[in-house]
Amino acid sequence: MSGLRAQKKADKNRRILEAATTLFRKVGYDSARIEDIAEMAGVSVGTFYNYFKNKGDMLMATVSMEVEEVLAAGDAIIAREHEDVATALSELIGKYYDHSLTYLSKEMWRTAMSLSIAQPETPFSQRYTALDHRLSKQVCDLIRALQDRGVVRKDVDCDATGELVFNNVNMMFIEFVKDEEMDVDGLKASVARQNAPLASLMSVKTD
Amino acid sequence: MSGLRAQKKADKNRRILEAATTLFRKVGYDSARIEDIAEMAGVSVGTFYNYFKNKGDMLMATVSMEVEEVLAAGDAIIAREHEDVATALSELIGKYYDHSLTYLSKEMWRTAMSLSIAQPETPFSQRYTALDHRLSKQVCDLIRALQDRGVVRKDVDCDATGELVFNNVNMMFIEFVKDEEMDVDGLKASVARQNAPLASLMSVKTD
DNA sequence: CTCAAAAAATGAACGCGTTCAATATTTTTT
DNA sequence: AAAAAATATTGAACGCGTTCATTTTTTGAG
Repeated sequence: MSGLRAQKKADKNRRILEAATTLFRKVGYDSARIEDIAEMAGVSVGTFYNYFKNKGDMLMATVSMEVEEVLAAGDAIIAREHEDVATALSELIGKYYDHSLTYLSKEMWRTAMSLSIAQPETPFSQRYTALDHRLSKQVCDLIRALQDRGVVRKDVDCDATGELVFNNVNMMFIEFVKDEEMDVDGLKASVARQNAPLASLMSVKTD
Repeated sequence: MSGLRAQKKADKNRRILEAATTLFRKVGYDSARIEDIAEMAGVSVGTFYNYFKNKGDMLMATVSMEVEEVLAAGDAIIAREHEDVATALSELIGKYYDHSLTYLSKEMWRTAMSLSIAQPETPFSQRYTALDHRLSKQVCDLIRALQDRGVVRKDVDCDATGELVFNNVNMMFIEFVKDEEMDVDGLKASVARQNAPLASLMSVKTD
């Protein structure tokens, strides 16, 4: 039977991932030692490294799930009609932020971001960066949709503006995860304030 | 003589810092081992840790010098008159970017940013964040100066806009240091493009 | 100058992520 | 079913940042 090996493999993969996410949530990323993860999964340390390139790779699975879900939710928001630019942006960005702590703690986000900056050549970083770009593109898409519907002025460069807005969203999210005190509502309020002038200026005036 | 101890201390501090920056530049931050730095400075590993809290602390001295200099240069730019918003922003931001690789390599920037995100409670991160905020404030100051001179519309929230612009500048800088291929000119061009719509919209029209 | 207290220097030892040569298991071949 | 080949598992060992008990140096009082 040639399926035995494959089945064991899939089973171990699942067990390791389960053990890792459990431990990450329980004791935090840094304090979760590979040795502990391996033991909880019932394998040796060496085997862990046969299944995952390194400790950081374990995070990517979670980050990826998180972002994929929020991208889907974002598409649904773009499809709807919107009163004005500020509201539309707040809705999309609010969805990003509201969803952000579903699977990942602030500490896990910090680790993921930190890794993606420190080692840009790794698959981890490249996957992370790719997800970021898809989010950025989604903000551009929203602005273009608003323009098509006559909410945003025709002379506005949607991609340039979308990137500007998204990079601010992203940078503010970094500040958010760096500060354990800050809550999502405070974050959303700050970003809304930062977006307000641009949102107002880029709107088609209706008076 | 009570100056002997103080003098030796200052001397060692300088020697360690010198050795560290030399090695960081020669072999990169990660490959520069504490043992090597200590040896080059003529002290033991333990002594290194009497002078610096950890390896990351060594970077902060350099980052700090870098940002202090660029802040001073930025003030000089704000003091000057400017044709239009886009040019003024490009000049200030261009100065930031041009100066950025004077003391630090991309790898050193990555490490510094990575550390500041990963361990926000540390003095390192807090100093880094404080420098970031001063830069952000400087962009706000520029926009306010332009507004006072009648270049920017009176109804624009300078702080909100300045933060938006700076966070984009910062995020783009992260992309820049993550990508060894990207050069400063490409970075400046991208940011100029992103700023263009906002710069145009917030300008007092002169037709 | 002597000596006890304070300050500084030291390097062996520790923790943890990661690697790798040796061993064990599964699959394929004969 | 035995042998050979392919694949997977293992845990001891390594590298490097960091710590800390011990030793050395400096200081100033007597």
